[in-house]
Amino acid sequence: MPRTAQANQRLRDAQRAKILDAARTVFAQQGLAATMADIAAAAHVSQGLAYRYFANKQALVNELLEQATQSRLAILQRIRELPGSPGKRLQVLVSKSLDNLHEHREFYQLTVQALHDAATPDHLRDLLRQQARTYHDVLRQLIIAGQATGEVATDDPDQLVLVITACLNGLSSLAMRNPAQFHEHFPEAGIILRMLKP
Amino acid sequence: MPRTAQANQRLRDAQRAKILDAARTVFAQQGLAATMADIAAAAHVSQGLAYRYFANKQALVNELLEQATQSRLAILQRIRELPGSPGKRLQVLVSKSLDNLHEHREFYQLTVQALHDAATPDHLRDLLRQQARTYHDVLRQLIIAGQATGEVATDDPDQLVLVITACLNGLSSLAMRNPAQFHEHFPEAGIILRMLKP
Amino acid sequence: MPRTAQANQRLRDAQRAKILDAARTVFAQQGLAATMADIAAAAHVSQGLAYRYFANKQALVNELLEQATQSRLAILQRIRELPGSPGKRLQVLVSKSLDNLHEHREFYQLTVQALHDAATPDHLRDLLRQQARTYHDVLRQLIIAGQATGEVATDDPDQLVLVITACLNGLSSLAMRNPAQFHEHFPEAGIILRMLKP
Amino acid sequence: MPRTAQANQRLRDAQRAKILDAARTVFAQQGLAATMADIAAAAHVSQGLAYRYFANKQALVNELLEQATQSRLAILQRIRELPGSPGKRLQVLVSKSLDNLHEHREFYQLTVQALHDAATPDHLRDLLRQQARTYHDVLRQLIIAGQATGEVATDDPDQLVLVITACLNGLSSLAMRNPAQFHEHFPEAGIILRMLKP
DNA sequence: AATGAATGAGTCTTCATTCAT
DNA sequence: GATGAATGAAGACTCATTCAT
Repeated sequence: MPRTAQANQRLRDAQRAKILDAARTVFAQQGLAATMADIAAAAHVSQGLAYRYFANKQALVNELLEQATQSRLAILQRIRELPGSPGKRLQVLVSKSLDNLHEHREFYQLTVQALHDAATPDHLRDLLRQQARTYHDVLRQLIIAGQATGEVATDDPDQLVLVITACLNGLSSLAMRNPAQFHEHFPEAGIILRMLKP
Repeated sequence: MPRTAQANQRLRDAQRAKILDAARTVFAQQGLAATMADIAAAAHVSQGLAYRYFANKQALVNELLEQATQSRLAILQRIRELPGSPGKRLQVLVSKSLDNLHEHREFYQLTVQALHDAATPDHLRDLLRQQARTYHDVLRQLIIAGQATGEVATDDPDQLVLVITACLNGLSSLAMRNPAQFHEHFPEAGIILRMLKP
Repeated sequence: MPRTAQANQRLRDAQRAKILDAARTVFAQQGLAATMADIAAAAHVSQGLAYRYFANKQALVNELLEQATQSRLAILQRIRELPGSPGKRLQVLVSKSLDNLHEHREFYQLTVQALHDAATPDHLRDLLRQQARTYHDVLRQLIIAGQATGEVATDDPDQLVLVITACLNGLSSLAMRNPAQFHEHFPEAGIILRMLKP
Repeated sequence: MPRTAQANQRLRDAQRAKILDAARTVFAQQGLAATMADIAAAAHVSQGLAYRYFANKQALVNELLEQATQSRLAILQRIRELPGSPGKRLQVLVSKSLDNLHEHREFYQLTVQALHDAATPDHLRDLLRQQARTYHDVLRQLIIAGQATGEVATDDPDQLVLVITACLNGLSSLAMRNPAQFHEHFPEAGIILRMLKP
């Protein structure tokens, strides 16, 4: 007697998630050059099985990247709708970004690697870039608005955007490279926000 | 009539440098997964020749990494000997770091990649880490000293170090990922230094 | 209440036939490289089930090949017992062969492929060859007899056998490669028999 | 001191030919399922080297197929320009086809297999089909012309074309399957041409 | 009896590295 | 000193076959 369709589906979902989780961790630790054998081993699964769930290595990466983009959409959505002065909203944006970064370090790491990897398909590269651009635009507009209200320093807004972005990116790199330091000394949003202070 | 030993040596040095330059550029652009064929082609040299000058791919990478560490030692050296208040010296450190980053972006990029790459031998990883630690220590001491003189904010000094480091690292990543943005909006040291402002 | 043994047997026979039919079609269309997954899908059956009925892929192929040889035995049997002059019997042989070919094209196709496939076990290859040889011998004897009665041309009988055989084989290949042409212009036996005309 | 460019080119040409020859033989014997390892071994060459000369297995197959089509163009070219009555020209066509078949059996075999193989790229399949069609058309026109002059039997010309084609195809299959029989009893063109006799 | 998830051996392909010239 | 042909050890991927349910 075969398993019920429902039981099968549950099993499949679990396995799929198990493989994705393993892949996320392994890729974050070893880079995108990690082998399917590594991932399968980390998921306690045969290499062949990984291919039952994902057509190929790139598909696995893509899936992770899409999860990553999803995890970031929320912040942007929320910040757009947030009330308050530009300065206040910048506080929330940076603060939430830090939280998100902390929670999804592996996704950030993966994203950085994918952007550097020649094998990343163009549509995903574009998607990632576009998302970065959306973040960039929101940040830039808030900064300009904040400058108008006097809440933000009157430097070149593009430089300010660049520095904030770099800071967050750099933190995500550090998160992987030196998790202990990252955990123990995870910075207050306030420090970063001082860069914007007039 | 054979070449003089001197001429030979000059030739060898030139070839070696040519290969290293090509490798630096190619690795920075394509990541450490770039092939020896890519590098040899970029150096306008046969693949075999690269192996006359470097025992293997890793040796080539190592050489580049060592060049990279050399290019950073100077800053540390100078800052240690620099007169002036901690605040003033922090200014110089960050400012010089930015300049260095700008000038040697490929080295920074390489370093980041090497730290992420599982193939990087432990001794090099340690070397890189140790250098980072030296930088980290100098920065930390200046910050603590600056807090004593009231020139630096009284946050957790480790957090301050972390954020400054992240910021510089993030900038080097951006330099590769988006050279145009990096060039056009290369930030003033002053903006970053504001994070340390009391 | 369990099914009766009889009902069970009927079910088993039906399943077995269903799988064999699917396999015959799929192999004929895609060649012996067709996968067990393809066959199971074509039979609307799980992959596992196919293995309940056939020990492995080769067993499935073998079964089909044996069916194929069976379908040809009848002709040979009949022709041996047929009365009439050699020329008359040759007519019947070629005519029946064409009919058989038309009706069992998939079997013929399979046979051709199996003979080309390195995986075909020797005993089956021998079986197929032996059957071909039986056909060959009957044909050859009839041709020689026909030459004696003046009903068949006085060429080298082996050449005549070869050409007739080639013609029938070629038709079976065409049947798969170009079914439309095969159907619309299926040749009269008379045309082929002209090769034997004195 | 490196080899001269000329010597290198000669070496490359020789190796390429060696691999192609090995591939032709191995594919003809084992079918297109033969492995690159088999081919490399037959060419007394490492597997990696085969990939220096051919991008992948399919490229190797394609090259052989193109050689095969080239080897057939000559016949068609010649027959078009041939003087004489349709009957006479048919004689030459069939006779030359037999010679060609004899000389290039492996190519014919390969062609047949490629047409059956799902991996054959469409453009090549079309090329092969088109060439078959060209042959088909020439043959058909000559047959119709021959019927007009009374040199060819008044059967359905499409059936005649089909049978001649089948006969030649069948011979090429036999050539692989049973080279001894094929060699010893290679048929006279006259026997086949009798199918066209009025 | 039946399912389909799971496995692992085998194949294609790439690339660091060696070697003959 | 220099070349580029050649090798072989991985790594991605497929598929016949087994197994838990």
